[in-house]
Amino acid sequence: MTLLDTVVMQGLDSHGVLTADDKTLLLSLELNARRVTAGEVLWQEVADVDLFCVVKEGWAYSYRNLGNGSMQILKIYLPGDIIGMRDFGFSRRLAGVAMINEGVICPFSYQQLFELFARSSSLAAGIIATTVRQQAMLTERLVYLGRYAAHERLAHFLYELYLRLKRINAVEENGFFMPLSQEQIGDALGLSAVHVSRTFSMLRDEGLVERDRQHVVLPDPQALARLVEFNDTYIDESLPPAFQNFLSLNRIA
Amino acid sequence: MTLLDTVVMQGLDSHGVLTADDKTLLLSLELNARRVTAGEVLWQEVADVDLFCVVKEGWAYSYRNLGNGSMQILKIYLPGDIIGMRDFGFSRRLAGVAMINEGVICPFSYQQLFELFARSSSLAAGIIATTVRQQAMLTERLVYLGRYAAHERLAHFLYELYLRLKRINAVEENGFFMPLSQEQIGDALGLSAVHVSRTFSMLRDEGLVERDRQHVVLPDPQALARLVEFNDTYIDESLPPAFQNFLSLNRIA
DNA sequence: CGCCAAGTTGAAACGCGTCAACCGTAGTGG
DNA sequence: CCACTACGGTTGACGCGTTTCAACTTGGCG
Repeated sequence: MTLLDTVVMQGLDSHGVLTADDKTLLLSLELNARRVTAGEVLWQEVADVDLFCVVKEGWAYSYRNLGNGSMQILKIYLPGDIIGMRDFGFSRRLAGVAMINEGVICPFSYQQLFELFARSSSLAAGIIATTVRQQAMLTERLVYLGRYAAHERLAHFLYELYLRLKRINAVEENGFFMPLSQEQIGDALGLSAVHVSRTFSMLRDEGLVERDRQHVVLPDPQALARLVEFNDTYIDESLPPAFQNFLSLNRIA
Repeated sequence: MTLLDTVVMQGLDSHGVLTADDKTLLLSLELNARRVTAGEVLWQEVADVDLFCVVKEGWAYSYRNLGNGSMQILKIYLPGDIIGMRDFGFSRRLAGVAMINEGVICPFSYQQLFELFARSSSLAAGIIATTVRQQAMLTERLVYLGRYAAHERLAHFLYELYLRLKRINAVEENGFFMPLSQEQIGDALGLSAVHVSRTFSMLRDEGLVERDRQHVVLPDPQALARLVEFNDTYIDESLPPAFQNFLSLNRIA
């Protein structure tokens, strides 16, 4: 998975907005590959903001450790995602990031990002739009934490993962690999690990979710989507036409 | 309150990053003032994304209406805030926005924003950083919704408002005007209106919050800050040095 | 004066957290 | 190869925080 494969960038590319130079520039963010182990901490909260990362393989998550001893997981990162843009414009990290399983990441610097912004307004717009989309996912979880019950939160969480994984061809016959422990899922959804277990059983009994260790199957994804009233614009949509027009014009100027 | 008064822009200005042209450009976003009534809906969910707004007077909020009949309030906007950047890069609104009390707003178009981006990378960076800061506040609420009890959520909410209002000189003797109903507060914090009432009583009994109708006093703001372990970097911080350096260099080039 | 929205208070129900015991599986070392 | 251990997951009992429903109060406003 490269950044060129993301919805936004593909959208820009298919409309001829990206030049060959743009593409090399974008790929230059992914030159520095590094293998990382399961559980490895990429950075802690309050660390200096020095770099960002593209995930090539494996899953990661951003988190906050709270004073009351619990943890809130903010976001799950999958291959192709950019990590760290949350901290763009801050001097200190607002959240820690750690790997869930082993994988490969490509770190790049503040400097590199600035250069990219300066050299291609199309890429700048694309990266900003990607960042906004990530935050839209966060907003969606905020809504679920505020106003929905455990089974709806879990169903929504799984369906969102399903959609994101499908986009990167990591779904086979409605099933996918999910390396998260139930404790981690609880930390993401604001639930206890015990209740996550019960909720899984509940969804299984209703025929909505099958699970065997780290393998999850959604026998009827549409039924799940209806249950959680899933609005997939925030996850699947490419840039709007007006946006692309502007970028095309700007490229010529 | 103008955009030039925001923490980020003031930071840029005081470091000499903003030119006179930049300032006129920024102020040009606020030429179109319009008076709006209490409760007026600026736009609905799923409406086309055509414009953004600067709030000059009054409070506004963004919200989602949910299938189960409840509402989740995402963010409270105060004078000087930009509304709508959440939808940047989408063709349809992800959330509705309405006024809480009467006020004045200044709408500006996608087009205007693009022009501003094209003509001043400093302003572009400033607006992006402002947007990222708004998202950081959302993230903070996500954490509170996930892992904290009602009294902590309310305390955090009030203290954040207190800090934001202080920045725009809307706090006198630790007290401020707050036009929100308890139902709206509940919709923001994921609580029922009834429980918000009980929680206010609780905080009052502990001497942390006094309230008379729409006037709130925090007798001991520091005590509140300790209770919620408030981390104010996400709200008060200006752009990091490295960022400003880049902008200064870029301006000359 | 009377109406209506907003806030308060009480009682009961319920969802979820917590604690604890137990189970299955994978990994480890003898 | 097989015990031993550690970890993640499951299940039950119980308590607590929050919701819900309902009755009542208060203040603002036509």
